[in-house]
Amino acid sequence: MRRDVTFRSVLKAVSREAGWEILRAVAEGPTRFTYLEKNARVSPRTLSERLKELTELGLIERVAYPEVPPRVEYTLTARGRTVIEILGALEEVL
Amino acid sequence: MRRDVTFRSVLKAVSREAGWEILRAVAEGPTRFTYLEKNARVSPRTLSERLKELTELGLIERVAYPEVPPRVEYTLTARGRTVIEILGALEEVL
DNA sequence: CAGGATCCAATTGGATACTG
DNA sequence: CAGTATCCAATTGGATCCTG
Repeated sequence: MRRDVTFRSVLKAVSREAGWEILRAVAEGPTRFTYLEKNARVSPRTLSERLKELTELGLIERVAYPEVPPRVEYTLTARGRTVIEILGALEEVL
Repeated sequence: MRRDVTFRSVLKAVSREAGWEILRAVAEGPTRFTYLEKNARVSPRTLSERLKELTELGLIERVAYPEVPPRVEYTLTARGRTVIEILGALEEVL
């Protein structure tokens, strides 16, 4: 279920709880759920929701490895990189 | 009562209901309450809140003229112009 | 004209416990 | 490990009516 990738929806997602932190963490390299849970100080409920949102918006990508125990990594997409760069520029000047 | 002007709070304000529309309308030139109420399709309650928020964030400025009937105009600040330009660039590429 | 006050419905997110 | 389910409190915004 792909959601409409509008300017507004991207802004909303990023400005929500832990949205920006998660995006930036993933931009550093493949990132896992548990790492984010600790590092972004966010409840699993919200983290899960945010990851799904950012994925549906095409800013990050979910890759699951068929291992035991399960391993899932999130990586930045090209679109995500664009968003990071532009919003990062805004963050700089504010 | 000045609120902390952080990257996050600016993103939030702009991504909220009618936030971006209001900012862009004001960027066109001095803008009045009633004009925005009709043009941004927003309830007076939300419009009032958003204007206060954008003002406290230093993105727009409120100028009241001591006339009867009262006239109030909102104009863009330099900071507001910066935000418009950067976010506008993001809107372009999405 | 430019809002403020009130009431209400929907959305959002924390805490916690549980599962494939 | 990577989430999901549930319950609950706070936030947000529409509709409507009122006022300096």
